[in-house]
Amino acid sequence: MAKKNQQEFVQHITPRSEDFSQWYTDVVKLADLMDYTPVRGCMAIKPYGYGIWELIQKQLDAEFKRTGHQNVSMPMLIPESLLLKEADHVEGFAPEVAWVTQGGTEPLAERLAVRPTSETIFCTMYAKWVQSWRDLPLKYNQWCSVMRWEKTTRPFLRTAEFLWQEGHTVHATAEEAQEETMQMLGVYRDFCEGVLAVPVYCGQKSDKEKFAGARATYSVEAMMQDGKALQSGTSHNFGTNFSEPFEIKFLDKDGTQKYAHETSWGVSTRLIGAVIMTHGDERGLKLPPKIAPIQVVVVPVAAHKEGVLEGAKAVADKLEAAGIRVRFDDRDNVTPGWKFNEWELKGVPVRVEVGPRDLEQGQVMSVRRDTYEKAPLAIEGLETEILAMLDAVQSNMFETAKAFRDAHTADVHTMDELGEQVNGGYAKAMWCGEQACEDEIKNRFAASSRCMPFDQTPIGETCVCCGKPAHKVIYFAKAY
RNA sequence: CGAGGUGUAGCGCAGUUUGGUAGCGCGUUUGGUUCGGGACCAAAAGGUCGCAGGUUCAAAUCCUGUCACCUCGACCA
Repeated sequence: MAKKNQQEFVQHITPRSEDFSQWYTDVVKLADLMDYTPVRGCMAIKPYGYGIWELIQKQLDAEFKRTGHQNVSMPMLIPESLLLKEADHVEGFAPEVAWVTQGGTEPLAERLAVRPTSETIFCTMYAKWVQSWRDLPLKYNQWCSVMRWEKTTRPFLRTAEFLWQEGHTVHATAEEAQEETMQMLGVYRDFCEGVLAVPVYCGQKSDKEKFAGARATYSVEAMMQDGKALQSGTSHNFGTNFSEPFEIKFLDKDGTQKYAHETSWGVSTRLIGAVIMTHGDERGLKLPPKIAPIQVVVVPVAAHKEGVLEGAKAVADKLEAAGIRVRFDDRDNVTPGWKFNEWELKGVPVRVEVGPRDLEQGQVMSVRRDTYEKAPLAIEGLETEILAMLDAVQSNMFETAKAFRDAHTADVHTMDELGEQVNGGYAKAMWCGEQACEDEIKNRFAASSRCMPFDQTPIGETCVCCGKPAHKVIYFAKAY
């Protein structure tokens, strides 16, 4: 927490330029998104933060439904024997599993894992539900929380328990599974860019970075304003890696038994962290309108004067009737200036000030959170203007973030260039495909490979690390 | 889990070196004046000093242990 300084306009938030991590922590707390709890690494998400999550859920869920998925609910507890069935999977997750060992007063015969992810329980059920090619595909999703006993935690970015969705699908053919994997990656990309206004690089993970148990993992990678990468969503093609140990088999049209092909994909409350660190500024949170619980705040000015409160209320009602999420801030114990700062801290995209002079002239004063631009608007037809302004804020936030991302991405051809570039952004490089080179880069620069973009147009001929012939284009960055 | 840091009123902090009645600012409550970018005056309430042991006539302060959070690493959505 920054020391209070009466001279400074922003008193509470540690300057972003001074200490990005502390700035993030301050914003998360001061914007009232969450609070710490007595449970190690587990946060309480407060109404304003949960409101953001609800808007994310609502819009993503609609996309899942549109692409033919249905929601289900699986148990939170997974018997140890199920978790052990896929070797890579258990090896990847075992270190961070929390265990239930006792039921009531009796020790359990077999301990139960608090799910760190639900592949194993889904697969177990799928083995019962899939018999024939007619049963396929199965395209299910669940919204739930999972638990991973992380060593160090940070609000929204890495918590021991977190909210997410996990889609798990079963298909008859490898082609269909790959199509599904790519389709859902596309859903995530479109959602991040179109709804969260967070530009992302999409591509395939290296073997070192892929999901435990996956044949192939694809991800959407965002860039935070300190130049670090945040993996924001993943989509996995399992092939038959899980269907074989779990015996998910079906009788195909040709009369033979075949193993099914599976996928899984997920995004979490980490997306909220991505939004904060992509868009926030010195005054606090900056929310894209599509996920802002409050899109417009109406602040009466000189509210004690005749007719002001009523006039401002009418403006708020008018906007609300147009389907805009509006807060009418008629608190009488804080001044308008205080409210301006508070709503900016909380990232409300548009503020509408209504004072006596405005009402006389049949207008209001609008202020955009993204540009601080002030503009008088006529009350007549205001809702149309505000809706257009919200669209403008949404697209401007994306364009600004994209320009930042592009300006902090560069091609590199030597290790020196790479080391320099990952200090404040993404390095695009050629890579030979050997994990030894990834390890070397990790050791020297604390940077990891993020993904191999689908556009594989070469930018060189040799590996940035070992100098041997290289055919893969890949991004490296320091990551959260 | 390794290194470092911080736990004192709702929030932010001082006090700890050198043990001796618990302090400040903001916020809160009440009344009044204010109101176009974090208003002002007056009065009031609010704390077993993270927790547990120990040393001492006496511990926020010294010792031991422990927990939580923050930062940086290693590991991960």
